[in-house]
Amino acid sequence: MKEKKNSINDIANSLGVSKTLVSMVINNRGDEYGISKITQKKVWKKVKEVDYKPNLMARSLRLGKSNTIGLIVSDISNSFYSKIARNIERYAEAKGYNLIICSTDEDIPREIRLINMLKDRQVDGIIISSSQKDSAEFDLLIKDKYPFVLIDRYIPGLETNYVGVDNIKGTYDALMHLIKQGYDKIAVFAITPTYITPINDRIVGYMKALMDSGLNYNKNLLKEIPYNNIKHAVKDELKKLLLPKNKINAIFAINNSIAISCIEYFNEMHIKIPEDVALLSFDDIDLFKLTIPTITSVQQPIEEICKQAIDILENQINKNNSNSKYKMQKIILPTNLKIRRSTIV
Amino acid sequence: MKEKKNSINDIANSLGVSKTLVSMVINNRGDEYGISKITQKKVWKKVKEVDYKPNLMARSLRLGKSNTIGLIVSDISNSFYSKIARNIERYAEAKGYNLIICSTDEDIPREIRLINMLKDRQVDGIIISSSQKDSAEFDLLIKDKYPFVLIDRYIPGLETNYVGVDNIKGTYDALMHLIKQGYDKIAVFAITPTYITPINDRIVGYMKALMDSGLNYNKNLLKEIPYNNIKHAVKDELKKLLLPKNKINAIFAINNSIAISCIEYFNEMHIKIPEDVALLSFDDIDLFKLTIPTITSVQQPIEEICKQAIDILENQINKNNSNSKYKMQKIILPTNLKIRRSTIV
DNA sequence: ATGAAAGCGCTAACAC
DNA sequence: GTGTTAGCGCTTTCAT
Repeated sequence: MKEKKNSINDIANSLGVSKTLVSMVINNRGDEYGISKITQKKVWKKVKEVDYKPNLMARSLRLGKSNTIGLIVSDISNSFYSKIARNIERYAEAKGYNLIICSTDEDIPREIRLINMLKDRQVDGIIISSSQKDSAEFDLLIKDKYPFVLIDRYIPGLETNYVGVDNIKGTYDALMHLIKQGYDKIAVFAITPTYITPINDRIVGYMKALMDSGLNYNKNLLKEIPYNNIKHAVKDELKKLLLPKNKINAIFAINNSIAISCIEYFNEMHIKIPEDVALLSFDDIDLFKLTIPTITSVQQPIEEICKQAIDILENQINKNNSNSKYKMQKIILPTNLKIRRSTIV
Repeated sequence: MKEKKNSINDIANSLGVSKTLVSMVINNRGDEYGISKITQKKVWKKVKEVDYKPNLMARSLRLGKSNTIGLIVSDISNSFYSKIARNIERYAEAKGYNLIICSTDEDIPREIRLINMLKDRQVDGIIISSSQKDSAEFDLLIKDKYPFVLIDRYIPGLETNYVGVDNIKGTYDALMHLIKQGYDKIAVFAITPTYITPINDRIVGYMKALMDSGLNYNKNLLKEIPYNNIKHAVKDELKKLLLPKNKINAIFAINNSIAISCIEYFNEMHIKIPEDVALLSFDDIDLFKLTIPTITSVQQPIEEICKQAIDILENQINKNNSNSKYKMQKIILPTNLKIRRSTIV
């Protein structure tokens, strides 16, 4: 059997004082409550002696606060989200929170189960990059005044806390760069479901750039790749798209996973970047600095996203306790275009 | 204020039954306790109606089991560990556990704090890739009969649950491949602290392969790179090492981070792999399939490591409750050499 | 300067 | 078939 840990009661009994007193002391409120210095010393001595550790579970139950927050993303093993996780962990820790991390695999029912699981576990708040299509689940959270903040992806029509980047402008600028380099037949590889807002916004940015440049948008140049079969779908589409008659001279990969599959295919087929076709991606990952050639991409300010998300969440959590107004915050951060060899003639 | 959630008491009162009964029913033990079907129906109806969710915090406190496990690694944003995390999450979930993930940054005091934090939070068990040098902290866990399993890294002299790979043989085989390809002046880039067991074992495997092949080991060919400054240190060492007079024809990178920095340097300096110098790495990551040339590496069976770790941990947790003997398990899995272009003449 | 008692929400032993 | 009671470990109000 696991050794029974000593509780505040054991300390109190072995010292012949009340557990109230012990509680006061170990929470550093001895002076506040006027416990004599000498008694405080006695308590601390015993605490060290038996290596007493308060049971945070019990404390949480009593206080109605778990000092834990939940993070939900589509896949923690994706480079982008693991960087997000690391930064959220860092900022959360600074504020005394621990992190429960969950991956949804873009599965909506699963995401809903995870949200409920986190609530059942009494996490103090949730940070989520949601795959959901509508706001139903979040409306419930809002009704319950449950603290949460969306990151990366937002839900159309839902007024709530959100931290993300300007995907339209980020994409627009990147495409303008591409066009300025002389590329005029640019295909885009999006990912389904396209109702995911950043994906949709990137498509919008793409179209906008084409139009403003007098290139006409051709819907045959927009390929939708299913999330669960990226690798094969990308290759199939590329094979068809890159036939000489199509004269495609650049590809915009809407996220890092798509770009990776493109690179894989280009390598296999000995297709030269950017001579045969240029490549531009969203989401800057380490890999893009290591391939030959290096890959131009739109970088998101991950640190800043995480910092803001935690700040907002913490405010929300504390505001709840102080009964003041539940005010939503939307933060849209700028992206940063990293121009590398894959788009330079 | 956050809405007060309704508790088992509210259900009981509004139905005019005892909370015991409600508890029995919602735990699906109504039949077992002989609660009439009709009462059970009544309870379930009410539960749906008010959307009652049991407070897992309270349940955990009562049951002395949190259904949470902790995962400690050096850095969750490292590709290798994020893959580990994803797989641990998957297998843990299948057994009803959630995951609290922590990164240590190879900081030992920090790691100790994290272990204690997890204990305080009453996690049921810990899975850890430890940076610790000695067994002191783990001796304490063992004394407390606290379930834990080491993965990836073990602590010399500590008899405990462990799941990892045969680093010596994995490296030995990889080096033999390299030597068979004709490379005879092979430098190794290790990482400090070298007391980390897999690193040390890989060095051993390297030396063994050299000796068995009649190549003499030269300690100038072993470079130690500090964990917190990999990029610069690798470049500095490479610059010196690759001078023509040294005649180095192959580099063994002891983990993926080192390999990444090597590739970066090679690209910058237009050094050709494998013509100018061959490159072999430990830890297969996606990136190695995408670079030009592709990189040969020693692959660890991540899925299997995670599955075994969870199985052992779960056994340990349950064994504790059943008072039977605390038996340790050591699992050493084979690696898989992925031969790619970076080592083929 | 300290303690008694109540209660957070839940489960389980034991009644009836 | 169902209810009473005790208690998991903690904090807090109210006494003294």
